[in-house]
Amino acid sequence: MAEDLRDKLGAQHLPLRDQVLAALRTAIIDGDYLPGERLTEDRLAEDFGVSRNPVREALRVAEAEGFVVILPRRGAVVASPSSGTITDMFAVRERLEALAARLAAERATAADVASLRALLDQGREATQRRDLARVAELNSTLHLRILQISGNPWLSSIARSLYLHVQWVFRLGAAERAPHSWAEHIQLVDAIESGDGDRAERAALDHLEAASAAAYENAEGGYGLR
Amino acid sequence: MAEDLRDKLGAQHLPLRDQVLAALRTAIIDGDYLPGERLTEDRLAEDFGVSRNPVREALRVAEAEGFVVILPRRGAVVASPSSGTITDMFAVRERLEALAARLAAERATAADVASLRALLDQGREATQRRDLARVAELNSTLHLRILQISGNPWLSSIARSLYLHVQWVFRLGAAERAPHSWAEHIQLVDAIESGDGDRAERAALDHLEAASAAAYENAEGGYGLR
DNA sequence: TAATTGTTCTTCGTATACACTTTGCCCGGA
DNA sequence: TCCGGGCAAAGTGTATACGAAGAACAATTA
Repeated sequence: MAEDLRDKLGAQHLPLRDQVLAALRTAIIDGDYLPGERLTEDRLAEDFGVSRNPVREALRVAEAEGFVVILPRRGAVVASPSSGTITDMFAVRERLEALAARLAAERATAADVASLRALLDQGREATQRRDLARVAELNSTLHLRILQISGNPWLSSIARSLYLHVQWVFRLGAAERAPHSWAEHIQLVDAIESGDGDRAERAALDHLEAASAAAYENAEGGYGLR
Repeated sequence: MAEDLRDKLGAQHLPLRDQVLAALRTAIIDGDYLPGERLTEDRLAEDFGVSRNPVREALRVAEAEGFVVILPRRGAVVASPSSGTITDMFAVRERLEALAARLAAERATAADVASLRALLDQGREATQRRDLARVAELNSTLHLRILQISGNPWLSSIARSLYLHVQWVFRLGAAERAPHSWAEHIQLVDAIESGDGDRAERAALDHLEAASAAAYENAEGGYGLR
C-alpha cells in the first residue's frame, strides 16, 4: 500500500516534496496527467503516498515552473500549452541556447569536449540500434551538458526548465522527433571544440531552427486538448 | 463579461502564501533580510503573522526563484549572490531583453507606445524632483511594461524574475544607479515606436551594456558578503 | 586536546479540524 | 425542455499539534 512507496521515497535522502515534484513533473511530461486535468491535493497525496503538505509545496513550485496552473480556491490543473506557446518557447530558447553554445565554445576544456564526443558516439550507436527512446534521452543529456559547460548557472537553470517544457509539448503533439537532428548536434559539438563562439552560436541557431520547424509540423492539429 | 466575473471570483482572494512570498521577496530585495541570514519558519511565520504552512510554501517558491537556498534538514538562508552572479545574470538578461525589445517593436500598438511615453514623462518629472526612489520604480515599471508588450509570456516571466534579481544585487552592492539611464530609455522607446526590430534590439543592448558597466563599478569591493 | 555524549533547536512530515468557496446536482416552475 | 434557485458535497486555505530525525553546540570524559 502507501507504505511501500513511502519507504522507497524515504530511503533516499531527498525531502518528500522534491520527490513529489520530480514525480509530478515527469508524470506531466510523460502524459500521465493530461493538460487540463484537475489535480486535487488529496488525489496526488494518495497517488504518491504522502500527506497533503508535501503535495502542496510541490504544486507551488510546479506552478512557478509552468507545469500547472493554480486558481485560488479552485485548485490546480495541468497547464495547457497552446500552439502559441511553441513559438514563444522557441523564441526564448533560441536566444538562450545560442548564448550557451557560445559560452561553451569559449570555456570548454578538453575533458568537456571529450564528454560531448562520448555522448555523440552513444547517440550514433543508439541510432543504429533504432533505440529511439535512448536517442531522445541522449539528446537531452547533450543539451543539458552544453548548458552545464557554459558555466552560467542562471542560463543553465532557465534553459533547462525551458527544455523540459519543450520536451513536454513535443510529446503531447506527436511522436518524437527522429534522430534526424543528430547531424546538427555533431556540427554543434565541432563548433564548440573549435572554440569559435560565433560559429557555435550559429550552429545552435541552425539546430533550433530545424527543431522548431519540426515542432510545428508535429503540432499540426495535435493540440486539440483544450 | 463572463470571463470578467470568473476572473474576479477566484482572483479576488489573495492566498496568504502569495502575500508571504511577495513580502519575502521584497524584504530580501530591500535588504531587510541579508544574504546568508537564516530564515526559520517560525520566525517568518511570526514576522508575517501567519502559520507555518503558508510560509513553507512561499519558501519553496522563493527557492525556485533563487532568492533563498534551502538545505535539507537545515533550513533556509537568504541566497548570497557572488560577483560572478552579476556577469552571468547580465549575459542572460542582455539576450532576453534584446529579444523583448525586438518583439515589442514589432507588436506594439499605439496605446502601448503611449503608455511607455507616459512612463517616460513621469520619469523626467521625477528626475527633476530628484525623487530617486520614484525614478527607480518607474525604471522598473518601464522594463516590465516592455516585457509585457513583447507578448511572450515565457520571456516575460523569465526576464521579470531576472530583473528582480538584478535589482537586488544592485541594491546590495551600492547605491542605486542614477537616473542616468533615462536617456537610453528614451532611445529604446523611440526605437520601439518606430517598429524597427533591429533598432530596438540594438537600443536594448546599448542600454544593458551601460547598466552592466554601472553594476560593475558599484560592485567594486561591495560583495564581501561571502 | 580529542572524542563522546547529551541537549536543544529546527525541519519534515503526518494528522486533524474547520471556515469558506466552488461545483454539481436536484428540483420545481415557466 | 429549459431555466434558475437552492442545497449538499467536494476541495482549498489556513491553523494547530505532534513525533521523528537531523544538525548544532555545549558539556563531559578519556
